[in-house]
This record gives sequence, structure tokens and C-alpha cells, in this order.
Amino acid sequence: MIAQVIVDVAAKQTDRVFEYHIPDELGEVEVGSRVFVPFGPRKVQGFVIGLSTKSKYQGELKDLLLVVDEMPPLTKELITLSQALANHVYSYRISILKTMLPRVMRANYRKILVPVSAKAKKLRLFQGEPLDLNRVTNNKQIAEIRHLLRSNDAKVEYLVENRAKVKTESQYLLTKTKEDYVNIYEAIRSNATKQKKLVMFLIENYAKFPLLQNEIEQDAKINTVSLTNAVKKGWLNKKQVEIYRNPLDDYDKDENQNKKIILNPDQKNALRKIIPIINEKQAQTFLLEGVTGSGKTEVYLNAISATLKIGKNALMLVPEISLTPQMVEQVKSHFGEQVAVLHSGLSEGELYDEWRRIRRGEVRVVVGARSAVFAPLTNIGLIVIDEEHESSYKQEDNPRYHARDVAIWRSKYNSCPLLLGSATPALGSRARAQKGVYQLLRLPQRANKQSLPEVNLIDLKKANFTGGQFDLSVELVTAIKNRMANKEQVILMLNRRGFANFMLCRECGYVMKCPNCDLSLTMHKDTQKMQCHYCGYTAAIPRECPNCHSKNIRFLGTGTQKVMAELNKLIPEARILRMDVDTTRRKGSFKKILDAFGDHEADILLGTQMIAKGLDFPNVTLVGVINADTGLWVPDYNASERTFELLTQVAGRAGRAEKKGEVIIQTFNPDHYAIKLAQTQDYERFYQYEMRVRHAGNYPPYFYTVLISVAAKKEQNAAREAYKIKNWLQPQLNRQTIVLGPTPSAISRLKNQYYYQILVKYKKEDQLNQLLHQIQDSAQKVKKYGLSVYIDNEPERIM
DNA sequence: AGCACGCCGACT
DNA sequence: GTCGGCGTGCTC
Repeated sequence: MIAQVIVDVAAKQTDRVFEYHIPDELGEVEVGSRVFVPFGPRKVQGFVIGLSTKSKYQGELKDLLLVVDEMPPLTKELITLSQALANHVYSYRISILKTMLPRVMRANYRKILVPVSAKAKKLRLFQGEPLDLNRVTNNKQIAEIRHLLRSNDAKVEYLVENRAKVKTESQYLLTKTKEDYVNIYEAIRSNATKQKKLVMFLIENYAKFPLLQNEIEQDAKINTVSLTNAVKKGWLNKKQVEIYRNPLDDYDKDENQNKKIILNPDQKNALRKIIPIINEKQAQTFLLEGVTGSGKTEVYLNAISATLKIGKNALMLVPEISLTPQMVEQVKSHFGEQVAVLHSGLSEGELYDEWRRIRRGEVRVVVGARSAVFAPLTNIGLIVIDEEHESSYKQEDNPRYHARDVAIWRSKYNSCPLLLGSATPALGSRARAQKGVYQLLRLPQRANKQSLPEVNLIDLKKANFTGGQFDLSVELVTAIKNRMANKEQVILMLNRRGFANFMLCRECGYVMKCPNCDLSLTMHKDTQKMQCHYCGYTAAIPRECPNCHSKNIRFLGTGTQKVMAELNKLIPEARILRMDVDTTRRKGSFKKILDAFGDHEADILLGTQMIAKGLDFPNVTLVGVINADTGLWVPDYNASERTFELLTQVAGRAGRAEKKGEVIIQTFNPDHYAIKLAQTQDYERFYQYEMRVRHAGNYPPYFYTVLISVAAKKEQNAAREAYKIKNWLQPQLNRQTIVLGPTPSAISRLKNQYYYQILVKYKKEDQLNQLLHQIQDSAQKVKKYGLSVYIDNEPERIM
């Protein structure tokens, strides 16, 4: 038999099938297997995507070296999907296959020098071991190695290593009857207390065996020595068994399992539309548009229940941010052990174990962030995407896929419905619902009949301030104090971390910038550093202007750290938790902060946009947005959509239980439509208005878009290549197609690379896919001149 | 991609 | 002679 293999070499020339002979000793090799194969002088990992009996290849086929896993990691569906997706996102097939699988399944490659002759084996160079050639930098060593190679005293070997390790633990099995153990117990001399204790444990727990080592050790305080002894004496048998690293121990289990959810009429209506499609197994996409707090989760849970009832499995995607706390807990407590959770908070090993539970068919519900859309779940009967508008569903680097597109593909492949949910659907999704491509379902009211919170805009141009600061208006501070007096809680959002946004010299106008990026450095008071938020560069906080040495310097642009300090001054009795990237970097700190806030250990939760979504704290009655304008004027066509969405989402955090909520939004642009419509939280009107704006500007969803960006160390090189691409591309496109640029990106330099970009807007271009593939191919050629070319199909950000 | 091979100019 | 740099072609 012959295996058709995609090898782990991401390049144009190797982006195709290579055939290998399957040697008899490997037995039957299944499609989807991960294998090691010889490739030129090296050995690489690959994936079997097909089998055949005949080959067209002229030369002699090499043998497969090894099948890595017991069970092929890729399903037929994923293999087919990889093909379609590679074409769609202009990526190599192997890159797609790799992103589908847990990171630990990426092979390690090593190149080692092995001594051959007896003489060479004694050399100090090897120290009894083969030499890792990737670590050799010493010039003298390189010369020595060259000589050894030429004289055939040593040779180079290429290795592939599997990093995916299954965790095992010792399991103990009984070898005798209960009576035997009683007899043994009697026979042990009375001062052998450890032995007596162990045998007594065996008698008392006879029915529970086999048991794992740690179960015995923890329950009975019996140590490993006693167990080893018992095995020696023949009282027990020991064997290694596979165990899963279980990351879910910290979730409250079974609390709500099978608890009946009481639905309101809107929720019932939505389900009446969805459930028949689940039962009929149709690939229909629903858009569930429900205001914040309208109970979309209950609809998801019911739909998943209905799916399980007909013997099908369910896949649910949530934004990374809402994974940690509340949503997962709900799903997990509802469906218990049948749920697997995939998110970035897991270690590689934990992720691998959760993933294997899915692959082996041991779970029926998968919940996870973006990459979970590739979960190897079979027999899918429903896919849910919560907060479908979230930009985190689009991967920002290669392969630049959108989880929604993949979900649509899988829904068609599995012939099952896809349920998209949001309070503020992506404009494109809402437009598709308008056209009838998706079916629109609405939850216009909050589940608890509580009205939406009242939103007040504060015009920062006219607002009053006290305490020598200009970030927290008197109105906002008073409102916070009032809520605190009622023992209620407050969420404050400022979408900017650090203390101050930039350092400005009042004398010469100098702004301290990152030496690697075209960005100002942010001042962080906790670390006492100036930091670049893109590349991580840090510098000391200057005491004088680095340019003119004037002492008249200012730190401007407020971040969360500064607001924290100001709040402490204005309301000294307030207990405040700060939540941003800086305070949640450590594993588990995210949950810790939210748990503390949930237990009312603080009055105010102050954070960046990470607090805007998904949080459900019944005691929060006031939400304050300190500056609504931070994202409004970024040069991106969807800046308004993002601002509206963020404000609406954060407003939805207030008044989710019995108490009525209030929202205060501070802004310099109270007349901007995105902010005005966020005030009334009127998604439908925003949708109508924004559609007109997009229509006038020839932007999505009226046009399709592709962004081509070019990066290089030297600005002229990036620009020149970008012009070359445009001049080649444009004449081959329709007249109606709009090609914008090349222009420098909004952040023109990042990590010492200059970026130029071309935006193609089109309605119909049959040739474009093929042309972009040509650009992708030529990108590899210019790479050696230090030029990188990226193609982003339907970009989320054009900056 | 990463490696070998071949060609070329440079250097102890 | 030998070394390193670079262009070219190949990988079942």
C-alpha cells in the first residue's frame, strides 16, 4: 500500500502530496495518521491524507518510518476542511493541519553529529553523547566537525521527535480473595504496623479496586515503599495506566445538572425555530439577536440538550475572555462529564488530554475559543457561536482564518444548524440575515423583564471635575459614591492600560517613542518603566526630556493605573480591583479577581475592555465608561461598529438582576452616532445607519475585501514591493473593483519592520483567488530579500 | 523550508 | 589547496 502524505515543510514547492510505501511491519495505516517520513536527507513529520495501491511517481518510493499515534489525529472531515481552508486563506495545507491540532503534536526536529570511528568516539567534543548541531556556535568546533565529516569519522543524523506525551500513573490490582487478605493480615507480626495498615486498607476497600497510586496514598496515608513491598510479596499487581490531566477540578460540578430551565416566551419562540432544524439535520444558520441579559445562554443550553437527545454532539465557541469564568461553568454544570473545554489557560498537556477525550468520542459537548472550531468532534448536530461579532474569532496571523467561516463549512459538511448569537451582531452577519441567508431570531427583552439600564452621556468638554484631575467627572464620582452607600457595586472601563499614554516635553514637543515601533511608550507606575505595548520594549522613566534636557515634561493620556490612583484619592474608602493585561498575566489571576469581585470583596472593578463582555454580577448597578472615544477615531472602516459594540456590551453589565442599572458614558463626542445610539442601546437603528455609511464608503458588507501587506526592514523596500504588486494586480481586475494604496499602515513600523498595505474591494472577481495565490507564491521568492507579504482575506482590522 | 551541490573569488 | 558566499534545484 501507498500512503499519500502532506509533509511538515511549509513552502510552495512542497505544498502537495508526497507518496510513501507502507512497509509490512507497520500493518494497516489509517488515513489521518501522523507519521514520520524520510524527506531528502532529513526526517520530517507528515500526515496521511489518502491511501492508494498505485503510484505515478517515477522514482522508487521510500518507506514510512513510523505511525506516531495509536489513533489517527485527523478525521476525514478535518482533512477535507484543510484543503478548502488553505485555498480560502492563502496558506499552505500543512500550516492549516498544524493549527488544527494541539501544539504538542508539533514535532521537534534535531540535527546531531554522531561519531563513527573508535577514534572519534573518544573525542572530548562528544563527551560520550552525540552532539546537538543546532547548539554549536563556536568557530573552532565548527572546523573540527568539518574535518570529522570529511574523514568519515562522524556523520550527521536528522531526528524527529514527538512531544505529545501521554501521562501515566501506577495502578494497583488485587491478586487474592478477601479471605486470603484476612489470613495474610493475621499472619503479619504485630509490630509491622505499616504492613498491617496496608492489608487492612485492601480488605476495607476490596470492592473499590483497582485503584491509582495517588488515590491509595492520599486516602490511606500509605507510602510508596509499602506498596512496592506489597507488589514484591505478591499481594498486589502494579501496572501503568493512562490518565488525563484534568484541568476542571476547580469548577463546581453537578450543581445544576439536569436542572430545568424556565424559559420566557421569546426564548421559547427562538427554540421553536431552532429545534426542528436540529431534528431535521439541516445546514441552516441562525442569527440570534438578543439584547444584553436577554438569556441567550439558556437558548444555547436548550438547543444543545435537544441535539444530545437525538444522539448528536454539539460544538460551542465562546470568546476567550468569557471562557474562564461564567459561561463554561454553566455548560459544565449542565452537561457534566460529557463536556470538554479547550482554551488557552490550559497547559499543553491538559489541552492535549482534553483534545484526546474529544477524538476518542468520550465527550459529547465541546466548548472552546477560536481554535476549538477544529475540534475533532464527530457526529456534530449543532454548532453554536456565542458573541459572534467578537473580533477574536479571526486569527490575526497565519493562517488568518475566521472561526465563523470554518463553522459554516462544518455545518454544511455535517448537515447541521449553526447558531450565531450576539447582542450586537457583526454588521455582515446582520446583513446576511436581512437577505435571508441566515434566519434572524430576536430576544428583544431582558430575561428578568428588567428594563435595559438608563444611559447618561457626559460631555467631557463641559464636565466639572474636582481633586485636580480631569478623568472622573463630578457626576461619575457622585454616582459611584451613591452606589457604594447602597452596598452596590460598580464596573468602570477605560480601554487603556498603564499609567500614562505618552511622555510629552513641554519645551520642545518631544514624545518618547519605541525604538522598534512607530508608537509612543506608555508609562507604567507599578513597574516604574516606559513600555511599548506592541514589542515589549522597556526603558527607564525619564526625569528630563531625553531630547532637550528640559525638566518641563508631562505624562499625558490616562490609563487604568492612573485612574486607580485618582479613585483612591477621591474616594479613599473604596475598595478597587484593577483588571487589565498587567494584572491578569499570571495563570488563574483572571478568575481570582472575578471571584473576589463576585464575593463583594471590592466595590469597584476597574478594567480595560476585557471586563466589557460576558460578566454577570447581579450586584453591579452602575457601569462607567471613562473615555468612550479611545477607539472611535482609529483609521479603520469599522471603528464605529467596534465603539458601538463595546459600549453596548459594557452597558449590559449593569442591572442584570432585580436592581435597576445605570450607565454613565464620558465622551468628547456626545454627538457621534455610534455613541448616541449606544446610549439607547438600539442595535437595529445603529445597523440601519451604519449600513448607509458602509454603502456610501464602498465598504463591507457591500464589498468583499482583501488586504495585502508588505513588510520590510527598510521603508523604501516595503513601499517598492507594494507598488510592484499593485501595478501587477490592478490591470487584471474589473473596473468596478477598487484598489486602495499602497499606503503605510496606521502603525507604520512594528518591531523594526515597516508595513505598507493594499486594500482590494470587490463585488465579483473570478480571477482574484488565483491571482492572490500567485502573489502568495512570489512572496516566497522575495522572502530572501527580507520582504514579507501577507494576504488577509476579509480582514477585521485594516490598520 | 532546508539541504546539497556547484561555481566563484579570496585567503592562510 | 581550502573556505565561505550565493544561486539553483530537489525533496516521494
